[in-house]
Amino acid sequence: MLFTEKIKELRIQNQMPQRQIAAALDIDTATYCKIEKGERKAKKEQVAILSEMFHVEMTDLLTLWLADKVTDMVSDEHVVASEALSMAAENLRRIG
Amino acid sequence: MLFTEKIKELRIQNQMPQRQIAAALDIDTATYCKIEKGERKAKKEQVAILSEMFHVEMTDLLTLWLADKVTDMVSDEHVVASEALSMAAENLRRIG
DNA sequence: CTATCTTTGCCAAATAATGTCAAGACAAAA
DNA sequence: TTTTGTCTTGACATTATTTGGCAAAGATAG
Repeated sequence: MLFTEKIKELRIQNQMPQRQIAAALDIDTATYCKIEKGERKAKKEQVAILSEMFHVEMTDLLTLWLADKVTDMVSDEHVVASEALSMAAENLRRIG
Repeated sequence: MLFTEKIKELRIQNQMPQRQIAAALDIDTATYCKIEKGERKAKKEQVAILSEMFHVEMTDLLTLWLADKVTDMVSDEHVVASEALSMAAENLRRIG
């Protein structure tokens, strides 16, 4: 599940219009619309606010959010993408 | 092995001063120095030039380069980092 | 049709990335 | 010790990318 799909799902479940979410994030409705469609990336603080609004664990949303960012980054380089991900995981183990 | 380590190793093996590499990349020596120390990220075109200079496969360097970028991105979020990497790998399989 | 919600395109503001310059650190050679 | 060449660092400039607002246009329900 993608971050963008998840926040839309949560918003619908809670029966909230984009306008309400946008207000909480202190941004324009149009901007939030773009976040939900993946045309803009949310900031970390915005993810925090979203997890509060929807009563879900911050780490859950944060994981999806980060995964989306990484996917976006590597999908420009499909040839080496998956190997690079493996290496990055390895790097994490070594460094922290 | 990190990208930064690799290009330094290759440069030393070929007995080239940073000045020579910087000239080929059309940047200041100081900038190349930072790239080698990881304080600046190389652009993709620069990676291409480096692989030519050192006579190594472009994809080899590109993989290291991308892995470094990903590592850098996720290491800010160590709590969710490795799970996000798994998800990103999964996303790649699904999307492409 | 009207009202509300959502989406899109274009431009402005803010932020981050990239590069330069000048000066300093360091080592080897003269 | 002075010189020479290489590498490194920090402050600043430039450029590129990201983020946001505004206005107008779809879409959908009442």
